[in-house]
Order: sequence, then C-alpha cells, then structure tokens
Amino acid sequence: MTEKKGDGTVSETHTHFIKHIVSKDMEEGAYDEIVTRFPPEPNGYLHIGHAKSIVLNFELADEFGGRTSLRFDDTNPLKEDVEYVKAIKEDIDWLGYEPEEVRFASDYFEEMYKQAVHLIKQGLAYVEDLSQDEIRNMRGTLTEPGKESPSRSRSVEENLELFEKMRAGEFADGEKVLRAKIDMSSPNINLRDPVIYRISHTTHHNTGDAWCIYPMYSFAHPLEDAIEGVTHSICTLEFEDQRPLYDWVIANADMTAEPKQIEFARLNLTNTVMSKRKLKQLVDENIVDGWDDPRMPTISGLRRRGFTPESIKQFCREIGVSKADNLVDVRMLEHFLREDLKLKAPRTMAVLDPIKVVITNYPEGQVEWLPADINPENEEMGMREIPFSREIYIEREDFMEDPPKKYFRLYPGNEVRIKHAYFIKCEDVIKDENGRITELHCTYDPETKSGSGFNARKVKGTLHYVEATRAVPAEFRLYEPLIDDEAGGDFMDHVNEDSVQVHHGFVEPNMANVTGNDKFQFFRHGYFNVDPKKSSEDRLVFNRIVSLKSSFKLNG
RNA sequence: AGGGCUAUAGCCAAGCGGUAAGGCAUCGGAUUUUGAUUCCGUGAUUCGCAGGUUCGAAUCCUGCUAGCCCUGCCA
Repeated sequence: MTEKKGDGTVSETHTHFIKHIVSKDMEEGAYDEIVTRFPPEPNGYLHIGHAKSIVLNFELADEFGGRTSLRFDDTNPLKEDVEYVKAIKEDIDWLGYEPEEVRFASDYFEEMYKQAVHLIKQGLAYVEDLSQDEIRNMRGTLTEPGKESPSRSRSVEENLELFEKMRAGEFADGEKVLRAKIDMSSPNINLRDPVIYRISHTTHHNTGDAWCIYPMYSFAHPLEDAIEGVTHSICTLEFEDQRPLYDWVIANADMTAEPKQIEFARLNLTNTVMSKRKLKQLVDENIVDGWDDPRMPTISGLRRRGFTPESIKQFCREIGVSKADNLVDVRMLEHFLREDLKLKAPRTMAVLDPIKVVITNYPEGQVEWLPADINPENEEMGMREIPFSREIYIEREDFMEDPPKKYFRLYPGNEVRIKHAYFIKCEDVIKDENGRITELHCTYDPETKSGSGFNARKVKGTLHYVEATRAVPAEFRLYEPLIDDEAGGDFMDHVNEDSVQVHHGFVEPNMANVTGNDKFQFFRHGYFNVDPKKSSEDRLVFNRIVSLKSSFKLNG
C-alpha cells in the first residue's frame, strides 16, 4: 500500500500497462521527465469517462515527478465554444488538479501552417482539387486499395502557391484541401493520403477570423504534443489505427521531440450513456435539465448530484487501466461515494414521506432536547440536540397494519425504538374516510430513554423521526438510472421516463440553514446533497446521491 | 472479409515461465439505538478454444473462435 506521490516513487497498487511503459522509459533514461496532457475538445461537457483520463494523466505524471498540462484541442471551430472551455476548466479544478499550463491547439496554428509547408517542400503533401465525394470514392474500401488522385503529382511550387491561396481565403469551403502524400494502397485507411487541412470560413472562439484553414486532428495532435514536449500521449482505443499516421507526422515534420501515443480502453458504465453526442441529445431534447442535471454522468451533473471529487477519483483509480472493452457496474462508483462520506457527512434525520405519530401518554406542551452524536463513527464531529415531544413524524413505510413475518418496524401492538429517544408502542391507527392512515396513536415508556442504560427488554427496530412542531419542510429528489438498459438499439428507447421521484417531508430544525452542496447522511435513507441550483433559504431541496445499502426485503 | 486491437469469476482487474492478488456485486454468520457501518466467512484445479515447446505454461509457439475499432473536409 505504498501510494507515494510526486517523489518519483512508483506505487505498488494500481499498476497497469501504461505505468509499465513509463517505468521502463524512465529506467532507460529515454526522457528527462515525463510529460502528459489532457486534451479535450471544447465541444461539450466533461463526463466521468474524461475523469478516468484526467486522473490517469495527472497522477501518472505526478507519480514520476513529471508534469501535466491542459490543452484544448480546438481545431474545428464549427463545433467549439468558450462556454465549454469555461466548464472544462471548472471541472478539472473541482476535481482537484492544477495543470502545469493551459494551452490551446489554436495557439500553434502558425507553427502548424509552417509544418504543413515543410511537408509540401519535401513532396509529402499536396493540394487536392477533388471534391469530398470524389476523394471518398477514390479512397477504396476496407478490402480494396484506393486510387491516386491526379492532384497527387502537382509540383512543389504549385502546391506551395495553392496552399498559400487557401490560407489567403481565395477558395470557398470544400474547394481545396491539403493532403498528406503517404500510400493510397495502404491496408490502413488512415494512411491513404489523409486530409490534413480543410477550408472553413468560420469564426474561431480563440483566433477569431485570423484563419480560414484549419488543421485536422491527425495532423495537429502529434504536432501539439511535440511542441509541448509531451512524452506520453495517452488517448483512447479508437485512435489506435491513427498511430502510424501520428508517427508519420512526427517523423516528417521539422520537430525534434518524439512523443509516443499510447491507447487505453474508454470507460463504460452500466445504465449510462457516455458519449458527448448522446449526452448533448439528452440536453437538446430536454430529457434532462441541462448538462448538470443530477442524473447526468457529466462531472457537473455528478457534482450537482453530490458526488465528491475524492469518490470520483478513487473510483477512477480502482477500475484500472487496460485495453479490454469494459462495462463497469455503477454500483462501484456508488461504493466509493459511501466510503468517502461515511466519516465526513453529518448523520441527521429526515422523514421523506411523513405520517404523524401522537404519543398519547406524553405531556402536552412538553419538549425535551435530546443529545445526539453527529457521526458516531467520527466523534470529533461532536453532538447536537434534537427536540422530542408529543407529536412526531415517522416514515410512512415504517408502519404496516398487517406486516409480514420478520417485519420489525412499527405495527399495532409492536414496540420500537425512536432513535435517540424512547420506545414507543402502537396502540391505535387513525384513518380518514378513504381508509388512508392519517395518524398513529402510540404510548411511550419513560424508562426507555436513550442513554439511560435501560436494557430490561429489547426491540428489533429503530426508527428515525422528526419532531412535528419544529420540523423544517424540505423537498427530496430521489434518482433512478436515466437509462434503463444499455444494450442494443437506439438509446433514446431506453430512457427511463420515471428517473426522478420527488418527496415532500421534513428535516431536523437544526438544518434550516444548510446551503448548496452541503452533504448529509439521512438515517436509513442514504447520502444527500443540498441542490445548489434548486435549494434556497425558504425552500430546501436535497438530492439523494446514493442510498444506503440494504439487505431488507419485504416478503423475503 | 484488408488492417488494427482484445479475451483471467456476474463486473472491473493484477499477473510478465515456478503453480491464479485486490476491488465491486452476491450469498451466509457475528456485532449493532441506521435491516447501515464494522468483523468474519463465501467463489477460477483453472485463465476464449485446440494443439505444441518445457521438469513446469494464464504467461512462449502454432492454429482456430468470439468481440470491438477503421472507408469524416469530426475529435
């Protein structure tokens, strides 16, 4: 369990193939220092899959005493926006990582242009006259080689001139394109003279109208890495086929650095969609309440739901890094949230679906303030006092008129403990004209007061409660997975129509002033977060982050 | 099918020629003023399959099977 950081010591846990590669490189002295980067395109919000990559990149470099930068891969102005730049920075910061530097691919447009010219001069790139359709048709198929374009044999001088005109805005979008001259018959389609620059008369969020030609990812990315001195360029599996092109660019550009691309498997979670396209669709079609809806697997959604940075990071560490396609059970994420909050969150009581209990033998008008530990597993959190009186609320589901076997909550004639207070026994059930239970009449035994040491008899059940006259109204939002079933077909057919359950109940009086993102464990319910958007001073709204585990089953 | 990659328990995953770590989930049992926590216990004679090399193979070799990715002027 040596998990040292920042001193170059390799941890013995969480070992994986990328760490092996880096270890070996460092032992062989291949690099002075390891440099990684997290390179999001600012075209959407970050999700937990990105968190896996963020944790990997930052902690890997940190472990070897290296550095990590944040670099926005903004080479396609059609899809990118500053809104996303801002959100991405915020999410990384919230997770607790500080990039060595923040850069943009667009910072290097001039340098990339020069490198393209360098390729042209070597006869390794040419300006293409063919249309997009013609290029596609001549590319061949998976099993047949492509055909060489007539433009391929253009002279260096003419290519230089045309490329300059492309930059100068003398052509319309799609009229010309710059292609790398590699191999039209390569079995790897990425090497069949890939397009490396296209014309797009579009305002860029960063460079404005300075450019009307933009480099393609496959050309830009290796250059960005080389410029920044990145040693290990970590990306996901679908870029594996691009690695030969990545290496080709590095080999033929006028660059001394030799970054190495390493691919790992992206994260998939049960009951979750994990692509920006799909998440954007959920937002655009108003299936959810924005990118930060508490049901979204986005970092901002998880944050609003109440997940902590530490729980997300620990999850990312524990799932490991490999090249095998995977589908991780969301319950694993939930586990790390519970583990993180177990000792940190105050434990208080909330009644989500109240039913009133009148304790008929308790003096009218009397109130007792009972001592209660804030977290029995963490005494440093101290004590609080909670009121108890003749009328309290308990959970409607904690009473059954006709209970099955092994039900040890309240039922007629049964005695249970009220947490931190007394034993009560159900004497009478009051119903309205529709037969709905409106009130329970109980008696209490003064001798059974909590902390009194009473042990003449035992009860099987302990119920939480909120004192009725001082109860603070609150809204509770419970969540189910947004996606019913991750398998097959259009994911929109699997959207759970009933993924939010709203309850109106009460919390303890001492919770009247909680504010955005405060987290609590509500006894027997789970961990809750004060919704930073919906909650206000006069309307408390709690999101259930995760429930407590439970082995209780009715009828079983 | 041309190329690239992957395959270890229900899920994730270590392992790197010396006899299958760990986590999640599940199911038992003990403790419990949360049906929680905690604690103990629970599963691979076998690593996709078939051959081969070796004293010895999840690890090396050969063949096969299955799954994922690649024919954007997206990243």
